[in-house]
Amino acid sequence: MTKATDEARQERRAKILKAAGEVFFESGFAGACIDRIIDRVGGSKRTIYEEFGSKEGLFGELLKENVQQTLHDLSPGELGGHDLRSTLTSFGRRILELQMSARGTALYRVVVSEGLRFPELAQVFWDNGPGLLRQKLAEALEEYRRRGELCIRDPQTAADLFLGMIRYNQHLAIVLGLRALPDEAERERVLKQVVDVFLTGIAKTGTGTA
Amino acid sequence: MTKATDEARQERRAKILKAAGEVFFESGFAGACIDRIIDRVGGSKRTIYEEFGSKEGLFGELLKENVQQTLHDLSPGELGGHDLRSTLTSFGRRILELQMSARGTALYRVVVSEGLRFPELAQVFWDNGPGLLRQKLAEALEEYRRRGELCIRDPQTAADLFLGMIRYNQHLAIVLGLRALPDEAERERVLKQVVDVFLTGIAKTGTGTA
DNA sequence: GTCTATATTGCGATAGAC
DNA sequence: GTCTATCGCAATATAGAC
Repeated sequence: MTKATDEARQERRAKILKAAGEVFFESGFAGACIDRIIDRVGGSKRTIYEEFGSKEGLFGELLKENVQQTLHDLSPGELGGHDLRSTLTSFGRRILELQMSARGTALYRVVVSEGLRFPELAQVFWDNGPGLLRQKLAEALEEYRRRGELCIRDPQTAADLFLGMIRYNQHLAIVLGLRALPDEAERERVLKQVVDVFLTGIAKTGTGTA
Repeated sequence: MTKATDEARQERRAKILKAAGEVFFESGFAGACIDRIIDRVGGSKRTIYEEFGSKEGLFGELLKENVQQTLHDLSPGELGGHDLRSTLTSFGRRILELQMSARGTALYRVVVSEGLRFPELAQVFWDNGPGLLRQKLAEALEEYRRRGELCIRDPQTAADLFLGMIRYNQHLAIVLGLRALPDEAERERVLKQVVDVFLTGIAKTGTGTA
């Protein structure tokens, strides 16, 4: 395959995946249909089957790309470079931004919807997303504990509680379409509350806290 | 309509809804099919259309009944009858039990999946479920605050954080089918942690806490 | 039973890269 | 000119609402 044609093919592929994203994320796997994707992107259905093999194949590729792309943004990075408060704050901020974005909520909906039917995708999503964050945060907390900057019993559960608070109860209302996404001011307000509660309730730092 | 026929009709209706629940909860709205419901319950498709009008109608009735029935179990009851710790504990316990049950997670999946397509159902679910709990808990916290047993800034956000921790991060793993439901011991362990964190981190009770 | 929607395939035509 | 990806369109088959 030559360079130019390969480039065109990648472009075509990207366009198809973009349109597929709109349709699948809006209607779910069973509710989506190839024709509606073709309506948006133009061209021939045949191309989709050449490239992706089947509806399932297309859906799978779509989710993999989306998970990787979306979650790349919140790779845990260098957790633990600074003091605990600022680490938790910047970590929590990135999670909130992504989780409370249109893309994040759409991805959440579709993964929850189809997770049981596509177990490998659920696993990929978890391993690169919530599961990874959970693990990295627990490790970071463990590190702070080792350094004596944090008195804590169970870093893993502490991480779970932090992540639970970050998601807080409004996430569901947003996912259900019952309220709008929070603006930056609201996110920052919640973020501060969560960090405060974590620092006074879970962590008992050696220095004066909260 | 005579009493006997009406009774039989209700019975038939209940059987249909039960079978519909199994199919819809397993496959989602678009993925479910009326024939598979008939396979389970027997009889004629005609009956379903007489009683529920359409696939959407059946789905709507199913969700309404399920939400009401499921969430009736965790009506907030008399929040605030006792001291704050025991109130939070029994409240949290009921939420955990339901949320981490097979029925609770199945309902969660399907409501998240179809919430955007059926906004009234999402609203019914929210108003009788998470939204109601959120409101009742906030009111209860406000009451404790008025009585001087609790020093707190914003009861609503405090309630959100409590509910967020209760759901904690493992709820998603369960919903995705990546881990089993927690047994009673694990639920109690998490419950205690959550209440502890809430009491030391959010609430600063007048009496000795935690 | 009827009728529509939809996944999937077949195949000749076309346009552009080499 | 040849090759190849894509296209356009038709055809098949199955499922599923009603």
